[in-house]
Amino acid sequence: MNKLIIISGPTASGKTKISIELADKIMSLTNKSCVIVNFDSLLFYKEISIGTAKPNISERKGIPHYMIDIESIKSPMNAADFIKIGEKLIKDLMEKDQYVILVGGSAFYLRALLKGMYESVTPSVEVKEKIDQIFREQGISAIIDYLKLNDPESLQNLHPNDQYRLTRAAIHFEMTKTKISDLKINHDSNLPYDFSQIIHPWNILHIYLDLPREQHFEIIKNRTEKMFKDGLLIEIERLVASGFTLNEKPLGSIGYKEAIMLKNGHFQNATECMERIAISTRQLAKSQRTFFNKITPKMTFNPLTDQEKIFRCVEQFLT
RNA sequence: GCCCAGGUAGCUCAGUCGGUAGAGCAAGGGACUGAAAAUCCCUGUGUCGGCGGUUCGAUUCCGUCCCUGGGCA
Repeated sequence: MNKLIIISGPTASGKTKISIELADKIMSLTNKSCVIVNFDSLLFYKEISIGTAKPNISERKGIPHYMIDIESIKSPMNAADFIKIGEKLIKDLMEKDQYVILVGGSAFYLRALLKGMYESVTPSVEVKEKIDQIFREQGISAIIDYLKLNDPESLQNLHPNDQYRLTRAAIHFEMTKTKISDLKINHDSNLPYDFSQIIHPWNILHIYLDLPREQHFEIIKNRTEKMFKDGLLIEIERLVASGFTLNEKPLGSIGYKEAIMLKNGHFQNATECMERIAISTRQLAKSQRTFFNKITPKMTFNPLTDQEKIFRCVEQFLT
């Protein structure tokens, strides 16, 4: 078994629903088990559910879901952590002759899993502190000077305001005495957006879900309201009661960030807060589209109207 | 009815001592390897409320009308 089905798409495009229905179909079609592996970067965290639109147990309809609730918001994961766990998991599932549906919207994580990440050591606390200190005391121009000397190619790719990536390039050089730009050039020669060739012996079918903007905006608006009705604010209160500071990185994401601002009096009322969440969600969807647009090959479907087409497409892939 | 304060970009507003205007947000586009629901970049023509007047020239000054707040009767 090396067949892997990917269901991707922007946030609130119906991936969860389609994937669960699809898993069901696949099981009755093939008489083998079928599981779902998540690649949404916020479903990893066990303490946050309502604002991440995580499917609850009854919504999962008995389909096993992996890569959900595997970490605490106290220790955020990154793409490298994700692929380390994900690669092994998928390999094991395939060895057990189970069909895997990879479902999510974090294109960067998906790409990391399928195309690999280049080796850049995790920065040591000392080096990170050293570079951070240079930045704090002398500003970004000192970092730029450092890169001019050591990795001028990185400067060509990066805007002077992109402090995060400039600092990272500097940390990489300080750690390894090699240029991160060399790794990027090398990696780019492997066509990072071309999923017809991946680093694993998997046969993939990439199903991408998207729908017309007006309809999508309506769904986003309704989903945001539902999050409030389902107790987003209560979930946050529970986190406070359990001793979380609300400064945990994953709580800076859409929904939580704004709901915490509402609690702190930054909005007139809940309606204003919900509007802000809906806007941020639409912007997220847009940037997810931008990333997925570059990824090929993929089969694009409208989740509202193409369910039959999706099932037929998968059936063809499996037989 | 009278007196104030306003009417400028989709929204909130700045500004032009008279030479046809600019910020934030929104919107659109893009980038993106250990933060990725994050982070970063690019894109601003709009009868400057309507109509008159003064002026070489008015969104800016004057008159008048309309609209929105607030106050007084």
